[in-house]
Amino acid sequence: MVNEGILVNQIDPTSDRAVFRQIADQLRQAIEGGRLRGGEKLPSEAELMEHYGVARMTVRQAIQELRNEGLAVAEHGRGVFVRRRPPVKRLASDRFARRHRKDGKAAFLAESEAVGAKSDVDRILVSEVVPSPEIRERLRTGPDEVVVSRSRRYLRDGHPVELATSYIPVGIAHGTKIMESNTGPGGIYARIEDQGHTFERYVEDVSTRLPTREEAKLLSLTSGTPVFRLIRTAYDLDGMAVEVCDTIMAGDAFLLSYELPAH
Amino acid sequence: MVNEGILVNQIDPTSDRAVFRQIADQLRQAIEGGRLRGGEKLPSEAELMEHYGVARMTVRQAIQELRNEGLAVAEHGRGVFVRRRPPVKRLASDRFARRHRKDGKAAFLAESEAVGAKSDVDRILVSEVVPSPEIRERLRTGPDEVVVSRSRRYLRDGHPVELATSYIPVGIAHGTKIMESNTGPGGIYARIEDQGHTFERYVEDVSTRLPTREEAKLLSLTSGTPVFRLIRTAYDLDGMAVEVCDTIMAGDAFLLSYELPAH
DNA sequence: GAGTGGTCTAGACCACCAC
DNA sequence: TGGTGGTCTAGACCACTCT
Repeated sequence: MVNEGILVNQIDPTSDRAVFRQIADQLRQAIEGGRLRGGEKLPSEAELMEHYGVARMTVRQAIQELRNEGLAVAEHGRGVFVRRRPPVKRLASDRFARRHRKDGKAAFLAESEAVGAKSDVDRILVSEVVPSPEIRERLRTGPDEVVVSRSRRYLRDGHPVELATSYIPVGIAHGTKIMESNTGPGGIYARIEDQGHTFERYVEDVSTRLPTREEAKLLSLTSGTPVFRLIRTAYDLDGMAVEVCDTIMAGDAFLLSYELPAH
Repeated sequence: MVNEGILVNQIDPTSDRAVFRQIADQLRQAIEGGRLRGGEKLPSEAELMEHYGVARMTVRQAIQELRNEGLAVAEHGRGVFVRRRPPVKRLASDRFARRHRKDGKAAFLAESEAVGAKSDVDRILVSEVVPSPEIRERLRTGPDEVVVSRSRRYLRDGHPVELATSYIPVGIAHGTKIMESNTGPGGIYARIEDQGHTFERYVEDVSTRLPTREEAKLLSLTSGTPVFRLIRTAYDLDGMAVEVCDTIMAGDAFLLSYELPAH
């Protein structure tokens, strides 16, 4: 037997509001009011049918609504639970500052360690591709020009949180460790600087959307978690775009922080 | 009769993949492959039942999946349509630069005009409140300290795209037009500068999530559209936080662009 | 009025989980 | 083994849109 005390009211069948929405409303109030906390189990479908005197499909619609809103997560054979909010990680706008490369760490690893999280990289894939128009316009490459593509997945404490693909002109990447899985101390940014390109500025374009099915799978996202798409373009002192990085980040795992001068 | 030619394959009932997912897969492929374009009508439920030989609830589940993914939008009595992607607006990181205030325009209005969109503000509400901890830690106010709150909704070409609430210490706002609906030329930022506070820098904290029901309603968001939450803190030359602005932006209507020096 | 999606019922069988 | 959610059927009545 479970906590049905959270359901105080009955349904008003004469209301304009659909029965399944009224049930969803009550459950939502229980969650938002703190009577049901993250990780706690909602009443089972059978209990809700009994309590409200409705058919199973009706209570399932109510639960589906909460799942769509990202408030609840179903686990087959166990029950439906109030979603836990994972701790978000704050990414400061100086995360690519050169000093963070001094001790030989790539940006993601350095940031993660700063907050005491263990980080890993997997699914590293290096190839040569003709990039999409979105990337091409930023790299300023020709319509059929091939560039080096490095994709990888980042994990924090064992959980995947970010997919990233870097695009680097072949003239910079060829003959360097950028073409290898292990790029050496400081990551690809250090290798680009080795080639005589000093970074001057970065431009980050941030958008948000729901993940594709593939992204959801690779990031283990539960339904209702949006992603950030962040496209970063790195420019050197000559104003040349030396790298474009296309990133998909789990929306519930990051907070992006930017500092802007008022000039 | 409608375009059923998009549905080439039949269902494999022996597959591990649920029938409704297989139907969703085919519709999704038609959309992503461009055979069904934005605004076009999907086959009706009756047609899908007939075509696949399944019950109505099964085709409804398939359509529900596409709606959850944000690919399709249902219109009662008309049909289900491939979602149109609204044009996104790029917000440059210099959007609060002082020169944009010189001609008397507030930031949002100036940006919108730059891309030829007509903009409006409504639902302006000025009050005094004790802010939430999130706001308080940024404004550095005491636990019971009251601040001035200004909330409003921004519209672009008649469509709501952004909800914003500014919090300003009473010492700055009292006795100024910040307390009135119409804050005068240049908006509240110009009024804060009138009070002798020169802006030095801003910090923007960006997160993403699905909207609450209230936000979805005020922004006319269809299911499957996430929002940006952007909390901007404005600091003056003395390092004092003079305003915190808590913003909810329709995720399909904005692209945030930030420029970071490599220092 | 014909066609559309929205809501709801009352069943069925299955797969997964914990005990 | 019993309880859970996942899938599916075959109906019903309703509200909305278009003509």
